[in-house]
Amino acid sequence: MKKKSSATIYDVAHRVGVSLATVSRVVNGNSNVRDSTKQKVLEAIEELGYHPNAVARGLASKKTTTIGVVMPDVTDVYYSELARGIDDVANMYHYDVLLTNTDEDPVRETMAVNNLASKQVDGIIFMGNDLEREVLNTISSANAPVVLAGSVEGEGRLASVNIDYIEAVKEATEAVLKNGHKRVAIVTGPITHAINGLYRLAGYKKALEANQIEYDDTLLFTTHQDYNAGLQVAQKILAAGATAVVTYDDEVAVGIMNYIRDQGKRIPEDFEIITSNDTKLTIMTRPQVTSIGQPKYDIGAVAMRMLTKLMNNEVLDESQVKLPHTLERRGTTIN
Amino acid sequence: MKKKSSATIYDVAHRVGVSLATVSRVVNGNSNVRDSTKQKVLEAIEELGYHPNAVARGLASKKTTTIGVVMPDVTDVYYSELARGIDDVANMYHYDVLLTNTDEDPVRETMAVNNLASKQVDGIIFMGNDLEREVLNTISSANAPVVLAGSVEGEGRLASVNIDYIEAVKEATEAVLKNGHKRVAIVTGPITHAINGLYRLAGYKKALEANQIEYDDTLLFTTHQDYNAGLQVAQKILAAGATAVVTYDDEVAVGIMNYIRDQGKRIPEDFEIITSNDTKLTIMTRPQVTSIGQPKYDIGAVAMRMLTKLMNNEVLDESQVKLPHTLERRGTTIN
DNA sequence: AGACAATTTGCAAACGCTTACAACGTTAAT
DNA sequence: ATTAACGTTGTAAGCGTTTGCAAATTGTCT
Repeated sequence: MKKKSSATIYDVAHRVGVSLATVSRVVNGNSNVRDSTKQKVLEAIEELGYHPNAVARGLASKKTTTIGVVMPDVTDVYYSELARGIDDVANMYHYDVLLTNTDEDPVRETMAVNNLASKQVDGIIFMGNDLEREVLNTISSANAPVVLAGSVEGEGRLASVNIDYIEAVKEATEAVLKNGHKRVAIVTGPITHAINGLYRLAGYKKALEANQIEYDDTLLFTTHQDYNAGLQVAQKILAAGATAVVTYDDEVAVGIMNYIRDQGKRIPEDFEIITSNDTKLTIMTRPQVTSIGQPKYDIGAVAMRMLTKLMNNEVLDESQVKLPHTLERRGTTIN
Repeated sequence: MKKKSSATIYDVAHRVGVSLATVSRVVNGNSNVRDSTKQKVLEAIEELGYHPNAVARGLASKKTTTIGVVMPDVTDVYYSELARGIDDVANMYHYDVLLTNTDEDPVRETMAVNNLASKQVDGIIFMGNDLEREVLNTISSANAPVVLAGSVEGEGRLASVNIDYIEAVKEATEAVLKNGHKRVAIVTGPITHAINGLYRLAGYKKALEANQIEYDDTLLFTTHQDYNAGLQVAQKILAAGATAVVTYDDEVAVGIMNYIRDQGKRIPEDFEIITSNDTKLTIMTRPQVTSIGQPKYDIGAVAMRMLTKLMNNEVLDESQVKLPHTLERRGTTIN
């Protein structure tokens, strides 16, 4: 069984004694083909083991049935769940997914988008906190519809799917404020980043304001997004005299929790924690971590569904979608 | 700024006053172009914002610089780390990655491979425990080189990258046997699955044998791959009188651990646990979970590197690669 | 039976690029 | 000067499809 280059549409046509056009029509489910010839073509396809060449098809039709997904890191549970939602819906509509990791590096994001454009993807889903000017330009110059998932962009020119981060963080903060804490720390990502920075802080401040507590920037902490960062920042949080914390990342939350318990404090009695991403991790620790509940899979799924409409030139009922969030009360808060 | 369909190679050629061939040559870094004309072409490309159309290129050259990755689930940390290794190396060699989730369903695996073949990918990396006959046939009929990552196939006809699972489980089992346990339970995936079933059990039996302990199948448990499954199986494990367990999945291990601690038993004093995938999770729990250490990222990276060679028609020094594993002793075992 | 409409089919031009091969212009050696 | 040899550029034939349009076939209605 040598590397026999596979049968082409021509082989099929020749075998049946019809033209390329006819074969193409049956392959594409076009109705204008007599049933009897359709059968013959189908048989020949079967016998020859013919599989349409998607590349040639793409050239001729200018559609690749492929979309591009640009994301920070597949390894990050938060994003991989979005990705799964995207992939499932994409498959449902017979699209394939070209995946790129960027580690939120604007340079790589720009390259990724350009690359996807040159691969002629029919659409792009973009994930990542921040959306730099240059990336944005590249995106809009790419000749394909784009939907942001779990990402925002100030001017609202791009379709997007998110939750109401500000409101969610506000609620989370208030949940803990209600328990009488006066010094609640907030842990965010780089403060310039829209979602993990600005929005978090805004929500936090709103909660303080609603409860007549003055904002104190010694309670604001910025970290990387991993467990060790949590371990490290925990110390500072304690030093700042906080008795509760609202954090943006689950791993960080767990790091904080473990550190604090190691200091002999009890959670939630002595210290309360609320995190934001509600990944599996939050239910696997003891105590389980209270978290804002995000419909992660759905964010991806809805974004992809919107993209299919865009690729189909349909208009969106709503282009800036905000999905509902919840508060999953678990063991790191007193309810 | 309308949807101006982008410049083609023809536009560039026309602008400079050279032929398509020449432009193509400079785009592809072909040396046989006089420096002066090369400069002019480059300028025109810049001015026109020309980006080669990868689809057309693919048709003409029969290379798409795209590989396919077939995996069970992006959401699974174990696989997503392999995927990251693959992606990084792929980028390094300028390949894009077409990603497909299969949930280990043979039907979807077969479809995925066929689909990738029709998209003319230059190569495929396949992940998944079991490799059914039909999937295997599809794979070998696909006209592209294939490398298995974290997957085995009996006859060794396909290149693959793994660790020595049997040996790893044997060592893990012995690590616990050394502490005097007489009844060590083993938790696997579906027993017919090569890696998570057969190999695990084989390693376990080898360890028993080496320690003159008779195999007792009431100590063998099969579960799904998630936290709740761990919670549930833990009860049975205790009922079977086991005092230690070797498990194949980290979430399951954590489930078992939490259940057992809730029963008032101390870990590791009263009960020891060793798991196999060494995901981040294992260090985020208290106690941290002892695990076989697997170079997950590297498995993916090496697989991808091998694939580049295959796609380049180079021969592999070694086609069945086994990467070294370790034993990460942590808090769920007495060391 | 004839005319016309409707249904099926085929033709051939794209799609945007790569790549043998041929053609050209230069240079260098004789 | 002549010619071989080389470096540079152009020509044109694909690559495997889709698709608008024309042609052919079939069916329908007088």
